[in-house]
Amino acid sequence: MPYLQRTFFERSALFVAPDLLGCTLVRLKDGIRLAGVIVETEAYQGEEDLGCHARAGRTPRTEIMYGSAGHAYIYFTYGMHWMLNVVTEREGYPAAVLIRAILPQEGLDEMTRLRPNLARTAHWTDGPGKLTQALDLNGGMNGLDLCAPASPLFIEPAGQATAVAQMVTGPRIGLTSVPEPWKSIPWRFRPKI
DNA sequence: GGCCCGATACTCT
DNA sequence: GAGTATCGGGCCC
Repeated sequence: MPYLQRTFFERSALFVAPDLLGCTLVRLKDGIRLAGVIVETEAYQGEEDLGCHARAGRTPRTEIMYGSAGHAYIYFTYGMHWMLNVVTEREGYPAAVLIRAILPQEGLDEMTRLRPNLARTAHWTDGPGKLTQALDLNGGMNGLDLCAPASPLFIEPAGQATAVAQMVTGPRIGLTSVPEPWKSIPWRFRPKI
């Protein structure tokens, strides 16, 4: 099965984020497939979105978000965690979707090695900082093109799209000092259990 | 199961 | 220099 092409990502983050639910995030590491189904995303878009890093305008860090869709925006936060986002929208407009959680499917042995302190599979990748650890992603992969042939990181389409009725939305996590309406705007997406 | 708290370093002011 | 799109351990139910 092919992977998601650039046109998929060249849309509003508000469409891409829910559409990514059920898709499979794949990381090729030394020929091994580390993969999981995406089960939580958040949309960040525009300089007017005060929860988005681009609120400060173009800086060396946010430059990637202004670039072409389908590229990885991987940044460092809290002194120890890497976060994986996928750039969306047209070039010049800063927007991205944060991938917050996946369900591990393939490469479980390798993930065991990358997450040595956790015994239970479900908790290996149920947070944005956790899944980058489990997939061995870090700043070295910032700017990677997920739509390029033979990319070590890409996303496979969902067998079946998640219907709106089977989806839960809510405020984005961790925006403690962000003013309203951005703090509470329901741009976080999960499948209903 | 949940709450509290410290770790830790990068980005922009 | 302040703030941060978090995690995991310790503790208490």
